[in-house]
Amino acid sequence: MSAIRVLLAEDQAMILGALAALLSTERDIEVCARAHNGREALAALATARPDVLVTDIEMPEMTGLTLAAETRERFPATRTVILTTFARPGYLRRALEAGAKGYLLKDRPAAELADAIRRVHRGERVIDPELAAAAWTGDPDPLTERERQILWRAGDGRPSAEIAAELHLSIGTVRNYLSEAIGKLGATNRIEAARIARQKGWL
Amino acid sequence: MSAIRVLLAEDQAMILGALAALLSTERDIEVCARAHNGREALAALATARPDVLVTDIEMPEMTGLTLAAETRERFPATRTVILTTFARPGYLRRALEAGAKGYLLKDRPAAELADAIRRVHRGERVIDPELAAAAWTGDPDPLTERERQILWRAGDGRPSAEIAAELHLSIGTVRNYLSEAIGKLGATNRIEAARIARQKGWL
DNA sequence: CCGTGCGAATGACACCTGTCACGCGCCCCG
DNA sequence: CGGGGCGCGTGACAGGTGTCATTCGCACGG
Repeated sequence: MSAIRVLLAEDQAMILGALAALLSTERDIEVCARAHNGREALAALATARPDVLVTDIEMPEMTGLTLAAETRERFPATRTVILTTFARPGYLRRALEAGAKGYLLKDRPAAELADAIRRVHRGERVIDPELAAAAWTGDPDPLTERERQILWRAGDGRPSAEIAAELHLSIGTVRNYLSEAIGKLGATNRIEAARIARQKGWL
Repeated sequence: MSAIRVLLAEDQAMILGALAALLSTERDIEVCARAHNGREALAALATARPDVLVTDIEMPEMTGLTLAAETRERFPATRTVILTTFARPGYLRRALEAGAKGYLLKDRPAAELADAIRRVHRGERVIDPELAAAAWTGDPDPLTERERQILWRAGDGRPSAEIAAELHLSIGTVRNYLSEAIGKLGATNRIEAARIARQKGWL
């Protein structure tokens, strides 16, 4: 049986090299090409024709999500695994819509990478379980539009009075909305609330 | 000649594993321990007594900068190399003040890591050249260590009382430091101050 | 047409924040 | 030795924040 041929796309050169070193310790996996951005990856796909593409999301030139879509379109024999820092349900959804077969987080143990590559190569889907749960049961955005507007502004330190002026509301009203949002998000103050909302992708 | 013993500290498990794999391809380098955060790293320093500590900056529990300072203090035989995504002059200067001997960016080629480790182990300093130039011209960090500790915590929404408890200070003192920091940074409240400081690389 | 619900506002209260003036002890430099 | 920083603390005050109960107007559906 021949090795699984992998194309690695990652913009941080040192991480790219390190991931290649990691995969080269696996007998059944061969890193046949590397790319520092989406455009390079697309070129490498054409010449190297890998079995699996492993790509970061946030890259210059072309994001991993766009790259995944292009890959499905033009090189359907290559299966895509997204490897990223970001546990955002929104990214996951867009990755799946773009035809990615795997979505793996960089804070998972190193061994999971090779494992995911093998499983995706076999035709399975590999989604980070916690993230999948979060996306599925995904408490969909509890915030109203007003709350979002206000929390957004409060999140970078603007006082209620300023927000009220900008939105043509009274100060008290702004504080009421903030209080609502803080409650909904289980926070104890506006800053924490903004952090939570941002992290969940609701801001 | 025996191998250079290296402790790797990095919070993203997969990157940690990958870097370890990268270094293990070098004959003269041995990864003798790994840590997922600053606190773990400190413990590992005590037991493994590595020649070189390679650490990320942004980690939970304890940042790489604090870790570098602790290392110089308590394990002076271990030399520190900072390995980070962030090309911020403020980080570089603070790293050097904390006694780090190397400052390397994750978007440099993978080969430079082993090279930097060898050179630092030999007693040389290894600083990313572009960043060194930038650090010379930028305005200097106005924050004291206390202000930084406190502003950092205040920046993600923790109330003064909580910060005071954590740092064994009185609430009033915490507020005094915050007031100082807000003034120095030209902000109007703690959140804005934290934003400014982060953006300048002072947090 | 009468509820119900929703967005917006008010007022009151306790608590948190930002600022300032000032006090204390300590270490270090002249 | 004595003064000056510096880190830390206190107390006080004005203003901001978080919470709640209550109100008003308006749209909507029965």
